[in-house]
Amino acid sequence: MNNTFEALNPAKKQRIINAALEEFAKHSYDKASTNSIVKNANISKGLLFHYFTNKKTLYNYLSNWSFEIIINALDGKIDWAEPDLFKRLKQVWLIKSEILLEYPYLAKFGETLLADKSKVEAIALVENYRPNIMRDLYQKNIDFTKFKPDIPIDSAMNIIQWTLAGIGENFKPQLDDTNTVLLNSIASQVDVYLNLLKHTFYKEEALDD
Amino acid sequence: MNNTFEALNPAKKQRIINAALEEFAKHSYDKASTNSIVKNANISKGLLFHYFTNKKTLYNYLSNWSFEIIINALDGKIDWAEPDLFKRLKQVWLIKSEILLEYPYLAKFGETLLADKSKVEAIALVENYRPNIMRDLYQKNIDFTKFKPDIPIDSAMNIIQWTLAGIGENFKPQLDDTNTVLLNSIASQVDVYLNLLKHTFYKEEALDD
Amino acid sequence: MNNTFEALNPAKKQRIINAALEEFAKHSYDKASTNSIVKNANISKGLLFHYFTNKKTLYNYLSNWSFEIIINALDGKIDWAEPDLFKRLKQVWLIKSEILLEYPYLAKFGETLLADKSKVEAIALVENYRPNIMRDLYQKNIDFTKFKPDIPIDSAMNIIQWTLAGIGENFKPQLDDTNTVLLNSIASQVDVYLNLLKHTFYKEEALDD
Amino acid sequence: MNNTFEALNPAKKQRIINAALEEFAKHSYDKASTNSIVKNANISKGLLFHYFTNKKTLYNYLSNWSFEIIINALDGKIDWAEPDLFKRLKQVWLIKSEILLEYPYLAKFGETLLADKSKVEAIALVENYRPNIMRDLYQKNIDFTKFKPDIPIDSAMNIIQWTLAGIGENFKPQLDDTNTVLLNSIASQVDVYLNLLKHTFYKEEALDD
DNA sequence: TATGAATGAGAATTCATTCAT
DNA sequence: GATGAATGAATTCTCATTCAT
Repeated sequence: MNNTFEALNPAKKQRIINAALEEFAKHSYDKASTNSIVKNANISKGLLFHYFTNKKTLYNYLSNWSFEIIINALDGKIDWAEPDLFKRLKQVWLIKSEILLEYPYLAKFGETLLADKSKVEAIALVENYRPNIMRDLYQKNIDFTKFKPDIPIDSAMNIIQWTLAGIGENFKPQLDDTNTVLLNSIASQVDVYLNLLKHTFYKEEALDD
Repeated sequence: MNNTFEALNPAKKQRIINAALEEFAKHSYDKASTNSIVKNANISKGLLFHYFTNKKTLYNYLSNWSFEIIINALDGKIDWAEPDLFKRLKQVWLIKSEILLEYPYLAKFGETLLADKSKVEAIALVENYRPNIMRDLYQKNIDFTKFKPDIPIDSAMNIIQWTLAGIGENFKPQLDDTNTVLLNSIASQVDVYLNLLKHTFYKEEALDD
Repeated sequence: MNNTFEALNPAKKQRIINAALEEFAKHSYDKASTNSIVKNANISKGLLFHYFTNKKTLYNYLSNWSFEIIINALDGKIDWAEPDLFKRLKQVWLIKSEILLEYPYLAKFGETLLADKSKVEAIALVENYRPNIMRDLYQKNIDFTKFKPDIPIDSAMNIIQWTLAGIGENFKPQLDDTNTVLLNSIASQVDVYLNLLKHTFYKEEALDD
Repeated sequence: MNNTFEALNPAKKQRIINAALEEFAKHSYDKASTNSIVKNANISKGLLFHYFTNKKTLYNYLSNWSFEIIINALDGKIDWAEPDLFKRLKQVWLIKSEILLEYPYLAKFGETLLADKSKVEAIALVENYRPNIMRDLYQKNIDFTKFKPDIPIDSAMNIIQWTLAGIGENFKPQLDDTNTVLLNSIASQVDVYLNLLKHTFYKEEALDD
């Protein structure tokens, strides 16, 4: 890949990224058309391949770019001093929602990263990021003494994560019309479930609401 | 789609289904080749399109067929008299495991149903099945009085489902070597989580172990 | 390669071979366009690749086909009883000329076999043919006792071959308008040189003209 | 073509020539990449096309340059006083060998001049040079009275040339490892054939060895 | 029923050449 | 003189689908 792409006029760079993100979000990797991308980005065919050697390189670039966006947003906005797991989780969820509103295709694109079989490399790349950021997000400065002593923390954490993922999965079909109304209704669901889980996993005296 | 396919000589019918199932399991919808299917099924190109108007129709047919297989297996083997939710859940899980061992490509095919974007129709179709069978599986004759009175049953049920789904997701990368050893280790995980959830959701006196 | 090509309607088969032969004769392998071939053969793009998996396979097929044509012509028309080397050589030359008149692009195509760098495999294939037929052409039943005893036969044979090749090379620029007039003038040149070589290499008493 | 190229800083000029020569030697004209040339010459894309209007012009320039190199070497080193044709021929061969050792890509490039079809112009250009230098090389001050009176000099000369060309052709496959060992074995072959031809073409009394 | 030859739009990628700076 | 981003026509090859037999 030609790294002069980074030095490109930001508007044009953004146009190319958006066009590619949208195409990969709307179609599977194999069906995504570089022709459509250049048409929507309003650049020539040759230029796309001048910057990105081939389709996979472009795809991998987008993967990295997406994770940078997400990680930077989280890193900058998380209140790392907050020791309550459920408050932390809510924060993470809110930040993700904001990103989703700004880059609607990012969410869909992110899903393809995990869904499509021809992208083992990209996924591997993703896996390298996840542990670092994820571990911090749900562990750094978290006060785990709030949990009932007989609850295995690891299992409980998994259940919480799977539950949040499940809520997202439930709303996926409506994701096309990403808007604040939808996000609000998801948010209330998130509150309901986090609250339920908190009550089942936390000690009596750790419940402050 | 030409419904004469159903009237076909069963051996040939099975040959076609197996060939198609394997191809769609091994490749994404777009990459799956009708050429490979006809070659493996040992039929002519024209015949495939005589039975199934086009690729999508064939794919949808396989979706239906897969669900029939699963539903029939569940219907026939479930002990509908068992009132304990967690025992019922374990039963369901065990039956699914058996099917998985019998039709290895079925599981992989099922995943593509949800993973691939060009199959919105197929997914919609799946969604139509789920409520009926799912509601029965986890509700018919189940004794919900075992739950603590302050636990909202619906939310708890979702958490349980998402947790089981999460365990499956965790083991997906190893799914290639589907075998009894792997299934046993998944089974013990399932036991751990079901037990944890039972203890958090059930009343004290409903815990019999 | 799909061997149904051989079973094809001969007129169509010939149309495809001629179109491909002409394209490869007129341009180097890399520049030869499969697009042009299908246009001239009046077939669809897909069909060419239905018969020949890819460009190289088509090229290799043409190589084989060309050698079959030449070898069959030689095999059928050579008078293997003729013991005089120079008469045999003249025979070979005449037969080649006939083929050249029938398939003008064959000669040019043959040259590309040796000229183009990207065709190592094709050349290797050619090399496998040459020894057998060539050895026979210039050795089978030939009376080498006619040579002066102090002349090393191997070297003399090489000189003769290189001389015939040289004559051909000299006339190559005019090869475009392959016609009997040109062939006649080449023929007289061939006579001149073969005669000269005969007089220098043969014993006095073996010269019968 | 922009003749300011000649006025260029010699080191840079040489860098460009070497890069182009190597590229054209390693790949057929069509496959030779102007990108590779500018990269190896360490100049910009635009500059190459500033000096040489297009790829063909560059190629033609290299053709001329190559012949200048060869002709200058011959002109400067030939002993024009030597009247024996075969000694002269051996001299020419030795000089060419020296050049070959100095510019390994020159030999390969020279071959492409004759091999590739898209270069008719270049070849024509070559043909214009050959008569002048060739006639001198093999005729200037040569004592043709040494030939047997019944031998047609022109034909004999052609046979000698074609024989030398044939020897070269024979060794071409090994040309990659151009080294003195290989050159020595070619040299002995050249001696064998020149000696044989001398004995067949020269009068008895002209043989001095 | 059954065949498989035939289609042709569309895919990703290449590369000599141009031109504003 | 010198740059290298930008072009776009041309390349080989794929594959679901059709249709005459």
